[in-house]
Amino acid sequence: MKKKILIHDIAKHLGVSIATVSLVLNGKAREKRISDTLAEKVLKYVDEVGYKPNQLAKSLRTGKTHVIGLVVEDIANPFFATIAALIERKALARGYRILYCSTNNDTTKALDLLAMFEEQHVDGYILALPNGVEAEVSALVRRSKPLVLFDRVLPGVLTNTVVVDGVAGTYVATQHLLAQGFTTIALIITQLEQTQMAARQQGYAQALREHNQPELVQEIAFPQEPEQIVLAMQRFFEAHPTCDAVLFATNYLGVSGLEALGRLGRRIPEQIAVVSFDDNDLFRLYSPPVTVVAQPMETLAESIIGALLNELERPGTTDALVQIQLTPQLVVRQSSIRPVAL
Amino acid sequence: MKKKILIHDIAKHLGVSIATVSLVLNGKAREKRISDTLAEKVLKYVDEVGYKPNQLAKSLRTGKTHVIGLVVEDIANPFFATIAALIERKALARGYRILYCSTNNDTTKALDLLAMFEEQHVDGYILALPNGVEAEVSALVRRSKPLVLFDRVLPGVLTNTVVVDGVAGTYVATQHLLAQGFTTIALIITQLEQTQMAARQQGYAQALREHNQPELVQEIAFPQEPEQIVLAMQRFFEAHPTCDAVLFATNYLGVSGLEALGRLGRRIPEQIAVVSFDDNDLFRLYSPPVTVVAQPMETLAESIIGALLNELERPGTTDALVQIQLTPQLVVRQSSIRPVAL
DNA sequence: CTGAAAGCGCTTACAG
DNA sequence: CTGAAAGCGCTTACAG
Repeated sequence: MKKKILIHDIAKHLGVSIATVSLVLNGKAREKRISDTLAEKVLKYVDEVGYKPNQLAKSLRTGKTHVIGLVVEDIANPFFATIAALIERKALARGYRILYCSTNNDTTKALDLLAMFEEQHVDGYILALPNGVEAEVSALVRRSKPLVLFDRVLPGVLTNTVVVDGVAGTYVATQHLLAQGFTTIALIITQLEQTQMAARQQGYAQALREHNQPELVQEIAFPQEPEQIVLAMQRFFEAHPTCDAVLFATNYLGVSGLEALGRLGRRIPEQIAVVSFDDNDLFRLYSPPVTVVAQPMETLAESIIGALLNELERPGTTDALVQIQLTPQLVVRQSSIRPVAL
Repeated sequence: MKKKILIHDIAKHLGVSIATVSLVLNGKAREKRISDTLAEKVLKYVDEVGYKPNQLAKSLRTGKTHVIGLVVEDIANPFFATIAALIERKALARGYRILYCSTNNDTTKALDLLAMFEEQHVDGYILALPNGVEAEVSALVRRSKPLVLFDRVLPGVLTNTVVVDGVAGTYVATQHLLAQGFTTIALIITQLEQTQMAARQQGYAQALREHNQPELVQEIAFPQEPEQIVLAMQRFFEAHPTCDAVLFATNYLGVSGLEALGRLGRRIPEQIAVVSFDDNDLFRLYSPPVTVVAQPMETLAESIIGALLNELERPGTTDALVQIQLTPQLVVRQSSIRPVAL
């Protein structure tokens, strides 16, 4: 068990001062007029003995941890898992680590996580939060903490945001269903109080309004076992036998929806057409393949990390907010194509 | 913007010493014979002003960060995403945060991550690693770092492990296929050098050997685009038209396999029976539903975090290693049932 | 219980 | 460039 080597040991061995070693390691050799020869000697020896500065001490002194706090709704949700994987890779490439947590849409848990991240002195925040935490996030903004909200924003909180245009997404999807000739189009949605869901409802409502068609919206309460969600949907479809198309507002509703329709023995798209927000393996490989409103995952992740790094590495200036809205893409598959033979 | 409050401010305001405040906050009031009245006064005021000790300073002093480093193969893989979600929840409940990273099965990246975690002074490690990092992990073990390997272990590294019995998993699955009367059973697998994959191959080989059936194993190189994997499988199935059953050794191989069989127009299970390791929504809802070897996710997560906390909170004693092997469960669905009418 | 102090391992302004 | 020192914000042994 080798003893932990300290900056002091480096300095002593090389016969230079601690300050010299520290300055060289922090790239301030030139600035502080340390000769290149000496700087190289230091770097060479540091590399040789594998000296790594104690990050805790460094962080305590500088106030920087190079850790980013990532809050998602649920890391087991494919949308968030994919985004997390992409963000992690991009952050790591820029020298930042990710401390992550899931809120499971619980406001209390979200507040705890924000407090915890603060205690850990994360350098920046990437957040997909439930409502009810506006005051705390505003406080972070006020204190100029680097921060990006994604997926959904918070009413009244003015900060950096990266979202996907939910209105356009469901508008286009609903138009598509109408164009196919479906007449009774249901929207199954959850957490309407969240901005991304409100947007998805709006796009749906707008398209129907333009065609003078009535809305048929079923909201499903969120924190529930999948089985409960499936049962709720079974009840809904049984109560609405004339419904000939359905739009699921998010991936896990789509999955539960397919399960519910399967149990009821409804044939897709002959008896009911299906479209879901978010793409994944299941929708692509299902029989029939499911039409989806796909979010641009790569661009989303790139925009999020870009916006945050912009804040993290700004030279302390007052810069404009970054507010990005990306456009989702309708991927038409068989589940929403009206059969030719009626 | 409120000024950060320090332990010194608390002490001054209450007219007590810093030591008193610190001892009370660390639950050493009784031990240090501080009166309950005073202790309560301190706690009350601390709560009132919302004082939170600076964790960096605390960590620098105590050497404890209450952060656990979690290394997975890929957080976007449903198996790892699910495990991560469960571990995170259980760790948080015990006061630990999770710093996570994906290796994508890249040995160099894995080494970087281990170094990074060490720099961050994580208290403990939960690791699913690629091969080639045995020396570094052994070094951690030698230095008594709390550590648990899961999913796969490392040859020659003696430490805490939590794995699922891969031999039993594929043995039972293969037996099932044989019992159904399938004769040419292929195994599609990857990374045979990893212990969990080697075990899965073993179980398959053993079952076939007992029935004097030949093996038909196709290994797929891992770090590949999904599309490349699908194409490789298409080639395999075309090259082996007599193959009437296939066992996929892990979830993403199963997903790609369904895609490949779909493109080739092979009917399941009429033309080919399918079983995959790992369960997920896709396998459950696919037409036909796919038979799987399901890992006990909850128990797995519970065992992992339990083993680690056991190390983290032991009173510095020499305790026995924890080596847990859980049994997977064969969930028989339609994809592997031989059609009655031939 | 208090008070003063050392120490965790760094960074950095300062005088020379 | 060096050397001595302060300071980041804690914890804890020590003398009283």
